Amino acid sequence: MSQKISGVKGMNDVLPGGEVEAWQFVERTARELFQRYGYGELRTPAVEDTALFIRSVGEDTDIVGKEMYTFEDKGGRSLSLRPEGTAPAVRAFIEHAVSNQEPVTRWFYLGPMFRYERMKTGRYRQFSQLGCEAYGSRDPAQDVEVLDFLWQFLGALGLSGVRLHLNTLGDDACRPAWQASLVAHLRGQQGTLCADCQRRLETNPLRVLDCKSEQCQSVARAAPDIHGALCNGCRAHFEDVKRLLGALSIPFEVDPRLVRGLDYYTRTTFEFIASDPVLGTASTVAGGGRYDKLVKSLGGPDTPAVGFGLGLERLVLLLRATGRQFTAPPELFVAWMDDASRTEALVRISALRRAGFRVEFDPRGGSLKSQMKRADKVGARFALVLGDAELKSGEAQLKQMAGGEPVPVKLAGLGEFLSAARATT
RNA sequence: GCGAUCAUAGCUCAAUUGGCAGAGCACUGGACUGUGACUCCAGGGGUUACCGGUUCAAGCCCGGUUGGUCGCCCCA
Repeated sequence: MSQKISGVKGMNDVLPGGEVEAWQFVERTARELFQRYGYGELRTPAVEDTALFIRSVGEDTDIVGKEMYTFEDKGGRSLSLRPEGTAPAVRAFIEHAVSNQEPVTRWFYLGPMFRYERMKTGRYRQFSQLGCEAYGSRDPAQDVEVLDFLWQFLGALGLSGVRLHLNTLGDDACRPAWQASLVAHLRGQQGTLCADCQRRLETNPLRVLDCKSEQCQSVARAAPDIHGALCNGCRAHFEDVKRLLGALSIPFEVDPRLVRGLDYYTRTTFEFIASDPVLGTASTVAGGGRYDKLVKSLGGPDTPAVGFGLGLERLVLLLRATGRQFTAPPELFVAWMDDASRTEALVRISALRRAGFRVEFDPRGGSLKSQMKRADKVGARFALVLGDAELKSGEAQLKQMAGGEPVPVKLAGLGEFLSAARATT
């Protein structure tokens, strides 16, 4: 008995016919833009040693604590499907001793990530992330280059209504003292915190700051502000980031309660947040920041780094909500009448395709009417029919599907005609 | 991990107190000898998500499972 097999929960197919074309547009745009910024593409395996994520992302984060796809392979190793892209990139950076070969390394990656979560709008168990990693510079110019990329990228996609939220988390010199005073403040108000935040107080106290519940918000507002506790180095860094963003005319808002869920961030953190209702409550499109200690903590040289991760599903949702079309319909559709014209049609079609034109036909043949319906269905710009008369005269009536008089065209001159037509699109 | 809600043709959805499972779109063919869209006609398509129960009789009532959607948590 054959049983129906369906796809795995939370993991989706992307089909051609509008959907995959939107993805390709995003990917093309990203690759082209990264090339301009001097970032090379890094490809790492989907699976890593589980310990990599425990040590980088953090044992107490939700991502590692309950969302990883972890399994044991036949050799008894504990492996995990990657839940994010930074840790594998850093692993590769260290493993290939890249910093011995060049002082600055700038990589981007694009591929599937996996988190075992309950699904909702814009959140899936397999999702695609686009991200970058810039190693080797502590200069705020590097932070701002990353932000500038994202700003340009969203602009190139035609997405407006995405706002940049910016914050700093300090570093080893100032964060511990601030965090201690934060915890002390929260403990004083412990009774008024929601149940979740009571727990966060122990596991990840920074997250109390962006809790959405009313009472936690009021406690958070009265909490000691990181901006008042920054050491001189962190203060200067943050001021410089803001100044450089201003110089590039990139709008942003400082959000002192912006905290990220991964443990490795230092100094700059940011999120790009969309307001479009198609995302529901999944409004964060991209997030990232600086992680100056991560490379060293994973056993590499003391190397500062900045990067971001961006959710492609959410981006594609936004893009498709704009109603834009990304398909490239055929420029010419060829119909044939009989066996002799079928041969001629295939030869002509192949030649035009080799010359770079998008040409379609109905591989089933069939009545002329059905072939013309097909031409209409696939959105061809022009259509022509090959039969006895055309083979004899070497000329065909080229029909413009959108309307207008058919134009006689020599079969030998089809390429030239289509080239000219492209110019008038 | 918690909660709400839903599941009928490829898609969007109907089906009266439980009583023969339907329409639109899409697909195929024809009306129309070699020219699509508009119109008309016809046709193919279903174990009503799955498993069990109640009943003479279940798409409908009851229990469970799986999956979708939305919210909480968290994140991209």
